[in-house]
Amino acid sequence: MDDKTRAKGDPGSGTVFHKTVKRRAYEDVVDQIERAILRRELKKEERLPSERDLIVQFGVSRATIREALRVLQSRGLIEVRHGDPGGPIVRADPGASVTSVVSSLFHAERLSLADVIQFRMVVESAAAGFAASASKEAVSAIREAYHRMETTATLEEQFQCDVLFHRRIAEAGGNPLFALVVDALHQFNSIATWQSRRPLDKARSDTLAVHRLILDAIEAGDAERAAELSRYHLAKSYEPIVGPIDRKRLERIVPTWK
Amino acid sequence: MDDKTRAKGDPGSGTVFHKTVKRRAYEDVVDQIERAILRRELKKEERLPSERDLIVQFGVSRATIREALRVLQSRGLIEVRHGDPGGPIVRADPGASVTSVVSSLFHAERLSLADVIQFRMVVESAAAGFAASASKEAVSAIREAYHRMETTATLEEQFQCDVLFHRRIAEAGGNPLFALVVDALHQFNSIATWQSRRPLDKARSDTLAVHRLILDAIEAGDAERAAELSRYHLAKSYEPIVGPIDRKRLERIVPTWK
DNA sequence: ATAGGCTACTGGTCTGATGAGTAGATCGTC
DNA sequence: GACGATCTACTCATCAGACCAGTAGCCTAT
Repeated sequence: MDDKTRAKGDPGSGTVFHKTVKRRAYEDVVDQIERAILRRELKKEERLPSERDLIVQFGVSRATIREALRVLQSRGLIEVRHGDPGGPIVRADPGASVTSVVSSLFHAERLSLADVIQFRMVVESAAAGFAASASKEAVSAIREAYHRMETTATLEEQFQCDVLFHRRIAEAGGNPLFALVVDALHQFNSIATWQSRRPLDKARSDTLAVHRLILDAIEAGDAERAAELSRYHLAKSYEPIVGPIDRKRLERIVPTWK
Repeated sequence: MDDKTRAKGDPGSGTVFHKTVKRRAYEDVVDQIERAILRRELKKEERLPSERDLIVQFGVSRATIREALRVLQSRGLIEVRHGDPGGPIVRADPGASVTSVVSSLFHAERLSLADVIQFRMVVESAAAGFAASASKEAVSAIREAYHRMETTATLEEQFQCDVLFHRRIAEAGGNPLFALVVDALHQFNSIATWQSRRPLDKARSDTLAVHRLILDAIEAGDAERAAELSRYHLAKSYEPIVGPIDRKRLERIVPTWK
């Protein structure tokens, strides 16, 4: 899709022609495979043919195939494992490429954890708000995730359910962008905080209580409250990381609820 | 940064060791160049050494270098032009990779234009809200963009200034994620709408007026109003595209202001 | 039954060659 | 001297073939 990325501009002036598109061989390969994955003709966990097979199917050299696979890998669409018979694995995780952008910016010290949390507060609270007017099925999917969280044993499990809960909320509104971004930033946060120390060993009951309240608000169709609680939840969870920096801003937004 | 993406999980259990990281040669090349670009040691429009030079500098083969360059290109960090002496050009546009994800989803019909607009409403209005409490310099940068828009002649120019205006707002809050996402989605929208027909030939005075109001709200420090106006602005601008689908939801959010 | 090695695949990297494109120098004409 | 066409020396794009390294399943020997 690099051609589309490049093909911007000049919507206004009167030129009828546009630059010749010189398609490169590897781009064609990328597009074909990408399309197949995004249209779900190739499903998750399925395998692509081996590089040697792709050579004959696409009629290009191995180097070309490999360049294409590298791009697809960097976009989170496939995973390539050295030596694995069976070929590249379809991952179909577009969020991965967003995660990688964010990671890079973070490691280049052009982005702080507080920035990420702030952004998550905006996006996740909006998602929660939309979820409040979502379909019955979507809401019950959220409830299901909540109940699963109630019965977790290990901390690891709890974390996974937490992610699932928020993911379901993001999906409820029906706008894939929310799920995409929430996913990506969750992934980033789990990596980033894991590399230092984890802040999530809060009392389990506390976390559960907040989630319960969010769920209640969504089920009651109270978008405003669902959004507010989401913000509060994030602020509270990442307090040790975000620190007092954003605190005053938050106090203004989040009512002193507890 | 793919290793980081992969290096998730197991934060809870008691294992001391973690999987051996098998670093691939091309990943090392990607990381080094990526770091240099994101740290701005390599600035925009600057050139990377030619592939043959990179071979000796990194001590790897050409194929490896090329795989790395492909990844960097797909992330919007560099541009490679066939035959250009002087080598790859540093673009440093992390938003490009986000744009490309969104484009792909869109073309796979898993994302509608309305979805994108909705997401933009959330993000841009939040950004406008934060801008209301931004530094004096940041606000005057916004004002500067507005005044430049007043004096545009061509439609093309006006469009550019419009983008700049919103970009400055996104930057004002100091959180790079807003600028990143706003940029990426603007880019996507300009591509997507350009491919059909452009909806932006509204009366110029109308657009200007709304922007003026947003600017006023920001300068007055009225976050709530700035956010609201941003939402309204988007809804109005993309009315012919979004259509009546989201209309009722918008009516609830946006006051009947005009 | 199972731990250990064997084997037939996989991807990772290298070498070296040829084709295609660009930008600037060179040259010939006016 | 100004100007356009050609030449040249680079660039990237792609290919072909080789070898190393890793994986998973089979297959022995215990």
